[in-house]
Amino acid sequence: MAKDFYLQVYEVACLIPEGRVTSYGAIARYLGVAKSSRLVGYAMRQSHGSHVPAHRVVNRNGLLTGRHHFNPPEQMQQLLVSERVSVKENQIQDFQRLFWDPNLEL
DNA sequence: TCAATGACCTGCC
DNA sequence: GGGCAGGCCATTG
Repeated sequence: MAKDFYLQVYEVACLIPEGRVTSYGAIARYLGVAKSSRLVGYAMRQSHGSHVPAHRVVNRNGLLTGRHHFNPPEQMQQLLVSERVSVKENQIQDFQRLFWDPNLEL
């Protein structure tokens, strides 16, 4: 069981500052499994049940690919907007500026 | 136990 | 510079 992996993902996701976003690849790289970026997304799906700010985690293009997994799907965008994060068409504006790299900040 | 899937990323054409 | 295909690892059926 790689539950530790999930916990690590939750930990990093929980460390994401408000008004900031990151990508699956960044988290995966921080955990040392850059090739398993998909697993991060997979873990995020499970993190839905926990109090993890999954809405701050998006793909490398700054696109809210997993918004459909929220309930309702608009919740993700709403949450980001509530944190002063500009979101247009499921796409984060100034993603590069709001990008939060755990390898860089931590 | 084996096989298929998945909120992705990197590399090559 | 843009588009396509492959790969990686854990979870679920």
